[in-house]
Amino acid sequence: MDAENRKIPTHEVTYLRLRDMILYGRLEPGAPVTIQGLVSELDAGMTPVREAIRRLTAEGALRPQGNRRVAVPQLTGRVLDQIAFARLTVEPKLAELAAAHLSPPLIDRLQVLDNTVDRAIQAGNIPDYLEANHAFHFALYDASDAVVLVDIARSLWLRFGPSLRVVCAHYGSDALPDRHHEALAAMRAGDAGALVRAITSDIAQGMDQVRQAIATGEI
Amino acid sequence: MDAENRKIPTHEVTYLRLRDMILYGRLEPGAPVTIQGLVSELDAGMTPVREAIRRLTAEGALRPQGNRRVAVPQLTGRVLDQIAFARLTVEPKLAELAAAHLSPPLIDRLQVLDNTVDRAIQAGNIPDYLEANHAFHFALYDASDAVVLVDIARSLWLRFGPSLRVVCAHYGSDALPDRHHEALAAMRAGDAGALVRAITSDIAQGMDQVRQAIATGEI
DNA sequence: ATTCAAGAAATTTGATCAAATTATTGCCGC
DNA sequence: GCGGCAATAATTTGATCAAATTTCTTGAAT
Repeated sequence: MDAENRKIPTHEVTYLRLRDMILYGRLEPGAPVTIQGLVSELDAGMTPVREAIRRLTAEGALRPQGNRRVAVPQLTGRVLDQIAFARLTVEPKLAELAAAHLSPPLIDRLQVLDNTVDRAIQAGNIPDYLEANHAFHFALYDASDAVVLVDIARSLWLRFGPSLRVVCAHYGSDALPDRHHEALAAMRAGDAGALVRAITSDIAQGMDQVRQAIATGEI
Repeated sequence: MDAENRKIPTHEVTYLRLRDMILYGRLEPGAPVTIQGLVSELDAGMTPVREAIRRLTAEGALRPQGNRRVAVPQLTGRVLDQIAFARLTVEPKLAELAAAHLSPPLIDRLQVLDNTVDRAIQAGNIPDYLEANHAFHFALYDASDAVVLVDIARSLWLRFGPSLRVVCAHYGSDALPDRHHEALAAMRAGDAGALVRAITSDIAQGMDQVRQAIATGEI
C-alpha cells in the first residue's frame, strides 16, 4: 500500500503537512504545537514530527517558548515591518529574475492559477484563496531559478500565513490584494518593469492590510 | 557533571556545535555530513543529531543530496550573487536599525571584538578571524532588535561560511575586508549614514573576494 | 589468461519506532 | 500562598528495519 509512499520519507510528508497547516492558517497565531498532539493528529511517529517541528522553527514558522514547547508566533507591528521590508526587496527581485525565464506555457499556467484565485475570492473561500495565491506567487518565483531568494521568501510567507488567515476572516475576501491581472498583462507584454511594479503593489497592499489589523488590535 | 548543561537540551548543544563547524569552515564545501559520523564525533544520540541536521538544512547551511544524505553545499556564482544581493539589503538595514540603539558600553564591546579581529588578522589566524568577525557583525546586528532580519542574515552567513574559509586559506588573511574601524568611528560620531556605508563596503568587499575565488576556479 | 561487466553479498548509512528518562505544569492539601 | 505530588509532555537512547553504496564474485568475450 505504501508503494509510492516509500519514495517520500515520513518526516518529509509530516513536514509538508504541518507547513501547510501553518501556511494556510489552519493553526492560528498563539496556538500551541505539541509533539504528542501532532503524533496523534497526523499519525506519524515521534521522530518525524520532531524533525518537522525543528525545520519549521528554523524557518521562523514556529517559535520556541523557552519551556521546551513551541507555538505559532503572534505577529507584532515590529515583526511585520521587518517582513514587509524583506518581502519588498526579495520578491520584486524574484519577479525581475523570473521575467527573463518566462515562457508562454508558464504564463498560461500562471493564468490558470490566477483564475483559481479569482474564483476563491468570489466564492469567499478563504482557504482556497490562500492556497491559490501562494501557488501563483511561487510558481512565478520558482521560474527565477534563484533558490536562495526563494527560500527567504518562503520563510517570510510562513511568518505571516497564520495572521493573514485571521485578517481574511475578519475583513472577508473582497478587499484582498490582487494585482495579478496587472502582473499577467505585464508578462504577456514582456515588460519586466511593469511586472516588478505589479508584484510590489500586491505585496504592499497585502502587508498594509495586515498592518491595519494589527494596529486596530484585531489580531 | 551536566549540572548546568541540563538547562540546555542536547539537541540544542548539538545544533550549535554543528553550526559552528559550518560557520567557521571546519567542514569544507562538498564534505558529506552523516548522521552516524556526527553521533560518534559529537557523541550525542541519534535524535539530537538528526534534529540539528534538519535545522541547518532548513537554514540553507546543508544541502540534501537526493539520496537521503546531506552535504556542505558548494558555492556557485549564481548562488553567491543572491547571497550578496540579500546581504547588501538586509545587513545595512540592520546596521541602520542598530544605530538607534547604540550605547557607549555596546560600542566599547564592539571595539574589543574588533581588536580581536585585528589581532587574528595580524597573526594570520583564520579560525579566530572568522569567529571574531562573525561576533562583531552580529553583536551589532543584535542591537537592532530585528529578529526576522537577523535570522535572514544568520542564514546567509551560514551559506558562505565554508567557502569563506577556503578563500582565506588561499589568499591569507591580509586582504581580508575590515571596514570595522570606519564603522566604529561612525558609531562614536553618531553618524548612522556613515555606519551604513561602512558596513555596506565591508560586505561588498568580502563578497567580491569570494566571487573572484569562484571565478578563477579556486573553490 | 586477462579484462570487463553484471549481479550478489556485505557494509554503511538513514528512517522509524517504542521504551525509559527528565522536565514542566497544575492541582491539592496544608 | 507554599510545597509537594500527580499528570502531561519533551528528551534521549537503543533497537530494528530499509535503502543506498561499495566490494566481491563470477562468467563471458577477447
